[in-house]
Amino acid sequence: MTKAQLDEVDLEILAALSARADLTNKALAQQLGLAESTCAHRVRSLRDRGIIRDTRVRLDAAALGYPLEAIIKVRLANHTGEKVNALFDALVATPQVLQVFHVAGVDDFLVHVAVRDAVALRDIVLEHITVHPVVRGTETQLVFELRDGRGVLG
Amino acid sequence: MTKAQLDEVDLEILAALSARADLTNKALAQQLGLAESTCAHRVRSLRDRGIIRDTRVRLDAAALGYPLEAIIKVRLANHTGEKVNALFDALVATPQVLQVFHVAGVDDFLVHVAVRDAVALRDIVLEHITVHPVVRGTETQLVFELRDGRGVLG
DNA sequence: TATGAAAGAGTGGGGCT
DNA sequence: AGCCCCACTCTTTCATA
Repeated sequence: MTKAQLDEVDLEILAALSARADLTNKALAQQLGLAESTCAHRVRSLRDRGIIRDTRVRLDAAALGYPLEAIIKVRLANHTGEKVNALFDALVATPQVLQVFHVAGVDDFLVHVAVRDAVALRDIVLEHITVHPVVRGTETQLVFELRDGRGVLG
Repeated sequence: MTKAQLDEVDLEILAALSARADLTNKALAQQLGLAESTCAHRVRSLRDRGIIRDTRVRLDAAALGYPLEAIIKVRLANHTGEKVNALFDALVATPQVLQVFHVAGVDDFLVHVAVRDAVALRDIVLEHITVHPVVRGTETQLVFELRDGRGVLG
């Protein structure tokens, strides 16, 4: 386990970048009252230590023609490790899949998808999920709205 | 509905930035065989049109001291619009909440949280969720692993 | 470790095709 | 639209404390 050694400045950097990932190093340095080089070193260190994992763009799925989002709950018939991992891989590799949660409890996977319409949703369930023999059943919930929370620094 | 008018080049830009959000404009232009200014204009247009919503950093919650993630399913007693929205707002504003799905179906909300330990998880459920009278019940599932899918362009 | 300054790299606007 | 050029800004390295 990475025992993160984070001081106040590191946390401020993380908070600032969480709010605006596209902040320039210069602006970030000014905002925190650091020299630009110092700030750059800090940020690089946070990346190197894996505390900042990566930077991602968020696309508007609806604008791209995939206005329907859903969570598909997947329950398995049995839970041998190998089969579970194989299914996990298959789910992640399925087109239109945004994220896959492998969970403990009533369900085994929660699959978040964005699709063109209800037909495409059905096709994913039938052709990419229930085709696997290890899948006992699925239950689909339409996503009305997805909002981000305050995050881990909140 | 934003009827997005996207040509081949736009899609290539989106694919490239989905893979590496921190690609410089210069590198992106070279990769696609465009002039740098042309490429910059394209990217700006995609942002202005909202197709690229924003850029975000992903933090390692575990490294920050929040190694336990869970999905809390929330079911409501009744569904008057006003109360539902108020609860949505409250959930999003709760510390340690990463995302909140408002869904249609068996559950009403799926709340994705990252916490320090089981005690903190219990505290969220008891102090931030079941305190709301409109909440009939919750069911918590531990997240073993969360993986990204191929996304909307997959 | 943090800093300032200078070299190097990247960005974005104007005029043109 | 797209492209080239150029002035500008930002990043990064390095010597120094």
